[in-house]
Amino acid sequence: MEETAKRVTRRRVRTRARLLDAAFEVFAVKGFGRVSIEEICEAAGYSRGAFYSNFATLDELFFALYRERADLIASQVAEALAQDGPDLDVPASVDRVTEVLLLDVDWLLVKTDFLVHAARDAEVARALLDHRTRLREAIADRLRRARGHTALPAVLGGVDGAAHAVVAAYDGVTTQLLLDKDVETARGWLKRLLTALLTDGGGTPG
Amino acid sequence: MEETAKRVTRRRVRTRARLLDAAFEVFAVKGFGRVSIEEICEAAGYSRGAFYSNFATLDELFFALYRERADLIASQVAEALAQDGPDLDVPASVDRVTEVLLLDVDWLLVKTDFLVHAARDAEVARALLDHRTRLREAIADRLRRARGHTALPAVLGGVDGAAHAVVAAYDGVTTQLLLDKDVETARGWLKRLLTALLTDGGGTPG
DNA sequence: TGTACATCAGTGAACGCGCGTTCACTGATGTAC
DNA sequence: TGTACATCAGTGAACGCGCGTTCACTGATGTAC
Repeated sequence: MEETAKRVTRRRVRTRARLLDAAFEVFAVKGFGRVSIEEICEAAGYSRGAFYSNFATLDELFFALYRERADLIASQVAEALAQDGPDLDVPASVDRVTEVLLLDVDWLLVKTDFLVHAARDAEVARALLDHRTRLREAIADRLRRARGHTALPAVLGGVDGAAHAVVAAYDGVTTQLLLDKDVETARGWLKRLLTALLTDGGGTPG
Repeated sequence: MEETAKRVTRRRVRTRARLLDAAFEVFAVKGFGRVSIEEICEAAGYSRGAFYSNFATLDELFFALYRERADLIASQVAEALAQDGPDLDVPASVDRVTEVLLLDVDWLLVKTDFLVHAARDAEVARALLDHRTRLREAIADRLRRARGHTALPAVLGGVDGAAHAVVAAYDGVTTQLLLDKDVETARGWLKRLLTALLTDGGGTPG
């Protein structure tokens, strides 16, 4: 019975989850580089010993936090992409995906902290690259299923290139959003970029 | 005579410059969040007092460092954009700008640290946004001068939109580059993205 | 279901290090003549 | 150009705080009967 197995760790699971949630909020406000273990414990309502009972280092907690949230976003994107039938409705898909990707500025903040962290640690970078690859492949699959219905710009080199471009547009818009904190404008930009990248010629200027 | 005025601070100027240079290298390797004032002084060959004689806080040094390097890059981009005659040669310009923007991975690392820093401090964010605005306007000016020679995708909403898109593409490619550290591939992607964004339809897939 | 017992998650005090910050000092740099 | 003097940039020792890390402990949780 897994019921029994679960019971053994029930307390730990709760503590761990609370520490992670508190860490997310503290990271979002102050940035990973300026947060102490003590602050997280305080925010979560535990003593520092509780932290060491669940994690070896702050990096380890950060890593766990990233995985958890990244998986959540990945599944939300997959869901948004699955909502069309077999045919791809580009504008509708773009709208839905844009909505999910630019939903939570706190997540973008923490994610960027994690990027900076990963940029100096090859192992961490691999985890982040894996996550990006999963996202990118979900997008490529979606585009592939819609082949013939949409004409992609040839410069991008097919479906994989287009998926790559989508991720790059997301990252680019994220950067601007982190600075001006204007989610609505960011969504507008992302939609325009994705439209420009996923359709072959959006018209001609007047 | 400015000669005299210069002489008064000559020593300071040198010390300041050395501290900034050392800081750049240390930041690039370890990341802003993991660097102590002591490490920078040691790398620069000074005692900690020298730091306090030139900067009030580590943030202040970081800010000064960012300004210095950002201005350098901005002028290099301006130069790259000015090399064409009155007519814009899109592929050639894209090549030159791409070369400059993705020249120095260490700079991209430090710049992203700074982004993360700015994302939590409105005043710092303003400085970064100003710098981005200057870049964007230089690009928009260039595109404007070439009007009629190139057809931009209409979705982007004219020259300003296209300039915005160029910056977003740069940021997006930077993110990927920080993770895989593959400059050549990043350059290739950036060129393709810029081409897709700056030309109205790059052909049709086979 | 109730009781005795074992385990282990989280406590909180204690330790000590790293490092930010200060400051009395010295010797380098520039000025006056 | 040389010398006496003033200033001030950078020194390095000292102080102390914040916080990472440890550990003997307690009381919460789960097991056995």
